[in-house]
Amino acid sequence: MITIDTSGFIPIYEQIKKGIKSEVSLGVLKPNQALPSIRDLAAELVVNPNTVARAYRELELEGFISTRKGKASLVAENSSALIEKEKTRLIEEVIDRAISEARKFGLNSSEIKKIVESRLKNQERRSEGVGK
Amino acid sequence: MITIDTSGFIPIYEQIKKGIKSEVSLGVLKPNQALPSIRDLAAELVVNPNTVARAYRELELEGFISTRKGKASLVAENSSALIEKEKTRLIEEVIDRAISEARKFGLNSSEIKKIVESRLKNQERRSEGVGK
Amino acid sequence: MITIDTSGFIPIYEQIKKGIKSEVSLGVLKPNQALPSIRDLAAELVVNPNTVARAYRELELEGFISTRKGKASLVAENSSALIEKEKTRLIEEVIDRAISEARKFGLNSSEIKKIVESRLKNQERRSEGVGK
Amino acid sequence: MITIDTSGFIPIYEQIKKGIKSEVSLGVLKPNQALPSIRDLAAELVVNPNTVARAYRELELEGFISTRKGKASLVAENSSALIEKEKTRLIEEVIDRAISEARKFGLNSSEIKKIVESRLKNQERRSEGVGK
DNA sequence: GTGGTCTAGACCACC
DNA sequence: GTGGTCTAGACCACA
Repeated sequence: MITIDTSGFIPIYEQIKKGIKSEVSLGVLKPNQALPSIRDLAAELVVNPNTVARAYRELELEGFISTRKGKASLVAENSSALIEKEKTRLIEEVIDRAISEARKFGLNSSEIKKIVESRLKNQERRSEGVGK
Repeated sequence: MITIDTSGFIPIYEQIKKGIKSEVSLGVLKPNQALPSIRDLAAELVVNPNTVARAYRELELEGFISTRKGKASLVAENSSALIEKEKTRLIEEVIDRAISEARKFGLNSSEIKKIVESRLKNQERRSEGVGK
Repeated sequence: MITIDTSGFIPIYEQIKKGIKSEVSLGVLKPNQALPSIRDLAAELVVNPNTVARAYRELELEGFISTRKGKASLVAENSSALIEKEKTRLIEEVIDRAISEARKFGLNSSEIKKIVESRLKNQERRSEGVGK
Repeated sequence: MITIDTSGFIPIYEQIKKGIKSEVSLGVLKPNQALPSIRDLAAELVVNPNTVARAYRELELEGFISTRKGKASLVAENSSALIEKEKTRLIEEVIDRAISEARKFGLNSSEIKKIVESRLKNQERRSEGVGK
């Protein structure tokens, strides 16, 4: 489910954190449900277990999951609520960043809208084609 | 002109590179025009000269500027053409990233479009308010 | 393997780059093989790690090696092909420079050929003598 | 007569020094003959006068030319002898460097000889074509 | 342990 | 004054 981009500057553990949050937000992971073990997820993402461990650790610090030694980590009871609050912020943040980036290159609002629409269509077409 | 975000994950030298490219793209910097000296720009951005030097060095390797010892760095003759090519790539990249981020949280195309439009308006209103 | 000439005008990082390229070209380093770590190579060459880091960074930008944080740098999959292209260019460049240098001092083609041959023999004799 | 390569790492003043030496060696400049003024040569080479001044200064230190304030610099009486000694050394040095460069990339003596011959022919053809 | 970024500060080559 | 190279050493991200 989670996809890792190793080429960029965004740390892998941040990408994992965001991935878990998005899965909770989507209902793929539900409160009190067990998360994949650190080893399993690390194997799946082809990533060092320490990296997954760090993502889990920080998610726990932020209250999204709870971990106990020797037992699987659980999605926190109130994680949905927490994430719902974060969700808007996260999305607006990334969209704001994209917009300001485009503006830096001199695009105005309507031009930005056009590109967004064309990229949205572009991606839809691609994902239909792949059929996944 | 260039603003540095020291909080994030994007290296300062990358932000400087992007800043210069956007200024060339906007026509603030024109081909054969002198760039600010490394020391000056470093002072302006409150950053170490080496960091600016790295940005300039990489911009030269990529062909956007030309530097000679003892002389100011110049925007390359063909930089506009080079950057025009990059511009589209850079903008689409950042917009694609924002879109995929939003999709991860379960938003569909029309929802994304709505948020984009609302953020665009939001920013317009703010910049009008500031009047700058 | 790599020898650094600190006396000349050629930057150390350039000498390191050329050294790595020649080792790939010779097959001492093979695609997907790990390069010596920055710190190790720096210690071996008695050079600052930053200098080696710069060489590695530029080699990566040029596509000869690939690096990931926390992992050793690897010789790129397609490095052999890339370097084969560079090899001819590099050698012709240095030979052209030597020839034009000799011509500046009034030597004609056959005189240059003679000197080249005598230097070639000279070196062979020396390397035989050393027996290494 | 002297050609300057601004792209490489070899300092311009070194190229000028070598150029003067080669002209003395070729007899273009003769002992006791006046050298071009710093300003004139600088203008001709499109180079900063300070750079030419440095070349002249070092040539004087090495005994190849003599300068007196307010008067043109002169080729030293014994410059030919001095340069004849240097000439062999300079040429062998640059040829040795080219050879060792080629060897680094795995070429053997006969391969190097072939490249040298082909480059020699290549240059002859080009200079005939240009007719200069 | 690895590589990546940044700072501070030195020295050089050139204008 | 300019940019270029190098060192020394800190801190971070990742394995």
